[in-house]
Parts: sequence; C-alpha cells; structure tokens
Amino acid sequence: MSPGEDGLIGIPFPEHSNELLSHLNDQRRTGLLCDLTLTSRGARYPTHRSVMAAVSLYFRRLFGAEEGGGEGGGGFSVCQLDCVAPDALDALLEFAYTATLTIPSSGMRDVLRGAQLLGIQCVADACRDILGETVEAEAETAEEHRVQHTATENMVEESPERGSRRKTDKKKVKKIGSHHNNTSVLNPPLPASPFSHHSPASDSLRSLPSTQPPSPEPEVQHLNSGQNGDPRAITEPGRGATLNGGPLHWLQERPRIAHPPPAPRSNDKLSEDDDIESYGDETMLMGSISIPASGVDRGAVASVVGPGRKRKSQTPQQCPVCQKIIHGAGKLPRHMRTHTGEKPFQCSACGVRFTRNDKLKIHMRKHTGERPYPCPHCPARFLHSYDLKNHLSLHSGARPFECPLCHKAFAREDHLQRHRKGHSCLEVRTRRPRRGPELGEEGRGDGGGGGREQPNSLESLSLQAHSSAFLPHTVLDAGNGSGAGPPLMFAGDTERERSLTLQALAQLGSHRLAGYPGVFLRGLDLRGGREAEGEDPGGTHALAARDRWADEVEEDNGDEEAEEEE
DNA sequence: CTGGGGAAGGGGCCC
DNA sequence: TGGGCCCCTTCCCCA
Repeated sequence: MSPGEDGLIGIPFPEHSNELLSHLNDQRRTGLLCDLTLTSRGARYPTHRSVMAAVSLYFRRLFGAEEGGGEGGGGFSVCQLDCVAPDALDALLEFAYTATLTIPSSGMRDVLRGAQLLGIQCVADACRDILGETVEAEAETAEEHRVQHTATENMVEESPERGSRRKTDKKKVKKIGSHHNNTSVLNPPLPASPFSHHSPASDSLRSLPSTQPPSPEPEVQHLNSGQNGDPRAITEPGRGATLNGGPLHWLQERPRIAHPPPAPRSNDKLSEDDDIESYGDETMLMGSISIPASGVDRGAVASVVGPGRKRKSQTPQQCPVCQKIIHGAGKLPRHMRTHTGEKPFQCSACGVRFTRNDKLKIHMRKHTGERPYPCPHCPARFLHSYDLKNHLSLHSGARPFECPLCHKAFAREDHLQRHRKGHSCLEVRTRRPRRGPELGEEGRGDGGGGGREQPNSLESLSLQAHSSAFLPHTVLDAGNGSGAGPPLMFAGDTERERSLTLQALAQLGSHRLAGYPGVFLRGLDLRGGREAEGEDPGGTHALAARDRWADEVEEDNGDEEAEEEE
C-alpha cells in the first residue's frame, strides 16, 4: 500500500475549460446570470462580471476597487464603453467566452484600441503584432539605429518578450487565448470607470472613457513606465494581484486547476518541445510576469521564457514561478511540472501518474517485483539504492548523525533533523543537568571517580558547550565577563548555577535558542561526545550536518537580528 | 518519539 | 543540447 496508490490522483479533464467557457457563453447569449451589461453607442452586451474580471485587467481592477471599497462587488451594473466600437466590443466579448478572436482586418485597430483600454493584453499584442508588421516596420526603419544605441537598458527590460514576439506571435495568433507578454499590463493605472451606476469606487473614477477617448499610445507608454519603475514588484508571489496586475492572479490560480495535458498521455515521453508546448500559455505568462530585477536573472529568464524563443540551454535557469535556480540542462520543464501539477507519466498497471519518467520507472518495480538492491547481509531487497543504504546502517549499527545538543545519534539525517525540529531535544537538554555534574552516560565511565571535581572533563566541557549554545550573552558573560574564547558557562561550576541556567534554557523557545551561533559553534568545538570515541563511520556526515546546522543557526540569527532591527 | 518505507524534487553525469 | 539515469536530500506517513 503505497501513498501513490491511495493518495490523491490528479485526473485531468482537458475539455473542462472549453466546456466551462461554452456554458458561460450560452448563459451570456441567453442573458442568464448576467450581472454586467456593457454598452457601446447604444448597443448592449449582457455579460458576467467574473468573466470580464478574469479576462480584463481593467475590470479586474475596477471590481477589485469596488470590493475593496466595501460595496461588495455585487449587484447589477451597466458599463458604458462608448470609446470601444460596438463591433470591437463584440469581438472582445466573443474572445472572452470562446478564447477565439474573430475580427475583420478592417476592425483590427478598433479591437486593438479596445483591448488596450480594457487591459486584454494578449489580444492587444496579437492585434499589434498583425498591424505592427506594417506600422512598426515603418517606425523601426526610422529609429532602428537610434534604438540600437540608446535603448539598451530599456530593451533589457522589455526584450525578453518583445524581441522574440515578432516571429513567435505569428503562431500565437491562433492561440490567442493564451497569455502573453504583458509588458504593458504591469501596474497599469486603473482605467477611468465608465460605470453608469453609482458606487463609491466609481465616484473616484468618474471620468468616462466615452468622454475621454484614450489614446493607446500614451496608455502603453504609461504602462511601460510603470513596469520599468518597479519590475521587482511583480516577481513577488505574495503580493496582491490587484497591485501587481492581473496576470499574476491568473498565474497563481491556473497551474493547479486549468492545465491538463494537451491530450491524455500514458507512458509517453515528454520531450522538451512537448514541455514547452504544453506549457505554452503558462510559460509565456510566467515569463511575462517574472522579469527579475538583476541583470543576471533577467538573462536567465530571458533564456527560459521568452515566448516562442528557442530556449538557450543555459544553466542554471531560473524558474519564472518560484524564482528558484534550476541547475542542469533540460531540468526546467521537469521542475515546472511541480508547479503545474501535470503528471504526464502514468502507470499502465495501476493508473498512478507521475511527474517524471524515472519516478514511474521506479514505481513499476512494485508491479514487476523487481528489487534491484539486495542487502549483502540479509535476504532483504530494496527498490531504491538509498533504502539499501539506510538498511545497511542497521547492520553496521552506525549512527553517524548525532545531535550536537543531546548527543543522541541517528542512523538517518532526516531523523536527526526531525529530532531537532521537535521538542525532544530541548527536553533532553533540560533533563540532563538534573542528573548531576558527572552526567556520565550509561556505560561511559569516563567520569570515573573524579568527574565532579574535573570541570574540564569531556562531559563537563560537553555540557558547557551544550548549554552555551542557548544562553544569552549576558548570562555567558557573567562567567568570564570578556566573552572572549570559549565561554565558561558556570563560573563556579556549581550544581545550583547549572540548574538555574538550564532552567532558563528550558524557558527559551527554540527560535530564541538559535540566536547565538558564535558561542554555539565554540561550544561545538569543545564537544567531546560520542564523536570522539570509537568508530565514527559517519564522522564526515556528522561534521557536514553540523556545518549545515551552523549555517541554519546563522540564518536564524540573521532573521532574529532583522526582526530586532524592526 | 523513533524507526522504517516511500515519494517528491533537485543535481550530476553520460550519451 | 536535452533526455535518461542515478544519487541524494527532504518530507510524509505509518507502525
């Protein structure tokens, strides 16, 4: 009974999104559940606020502002959009509900203007791309040289999408439902509210587009400046979508729910191209929102997510979602599946799906009975090499991972970490001193007869080290005052002082205890525990674990200091 | 709380 | 250059 068999199984329904849209479109056509009516020069278009908010940054922000204003966002609204030509508005609505933009070429500019006004960036891009073949060509010939020499910095900000969009969006025109370069979507100003109904939000946004027809160019200019002004803002997943622009909102919600594999696949290979294609929309979206501020990161992202751009096999590559640096050629698609939840590799025997082919391969061993890792000391066989490794530690009795605090040893590092994260370690610490200064562990006999009078014995030093890790400097300095060198915790080394100090220890939370890396490490150096005795097959491991721990302590300390500075 | 099994995810190496 | 394979770490779950 493996978790994979009884755990959650993601069953994709590739047609769901299409069906959902189709039903919504039916509702729109029949007026069912429509809570928003768009008007343009007398024409009326019933629609749904949620759909418009999903597809249009303009409405998303507008409704977000309304709800933020306390109105709750409910009720029926009429939105006057005289600045958008009826045909263009109709086309945009059709797009919103069908993911397909159907427009005559003569109406392209109207649609472009409407898309820009409403913040439907993918449509705007597609229209601009089509129109731009002629328009931009003229502009580019005039400014080509100047751009090359003077706009380097700006191009760095924009080029990941812009530079490659030319050739790739030709393909994407058919996939217009996909998201896009949102270079001009980022941090746009909330459009003037065209709402005819009265609301607190609309009060502050009263100027109607119909009375102030927007000029797409100034709008874009403004938006671009917004992006350049603070590109980092959009890289922080925790920020509010309203603040950072809509695509982030989509990004955060779509991967888990709306990206089934293009077609049901079973045990098929997932090539890099498959990955890129299958992530197509998201990849573009991810790329569009995740332009890091640093030049290095920009380069990494540009190599990864430029829409349609053949990804340069640069390693490391930065994940546009979590910003994590992924090392290794071809590893980014693999990593991306951790965000999308896509599991293209399905077990033909039990149907369990996996994100990776190699995991499926290992899984198949359960069905074939193959256990390629036999224990040389017993009949046990294992599925994984690391299982055998763990198992061998049982035979050898080796417990190379020792808690530096309580000296409890573990065969596995993760068990040590679990031990550290729990409270058991602290409890052991608090109990130990009660056993008296000799503190000789079972069978140690190191204390002999003179443990009590020999504060420099191994155990005594160990206790000092143990305790010194968790004591505030004031307590430590009470011993020697200077704080230089290994701290002498207990100036008089009396039983009472130990007890009091360790009682204080017990009252410190673990996060507080981590704030004294210096003395902690010095304490470790004094440690004379099991590591110094007998076999230590994992001595290097223990040291490595200690180093890692030290790093963590330092990090914790940094956090602590940061908090205190606040 | 600990020991053990298993899965997920990342990185290295090789082809 | 990318995929396959392997190893490793970390986490979760169960007994």
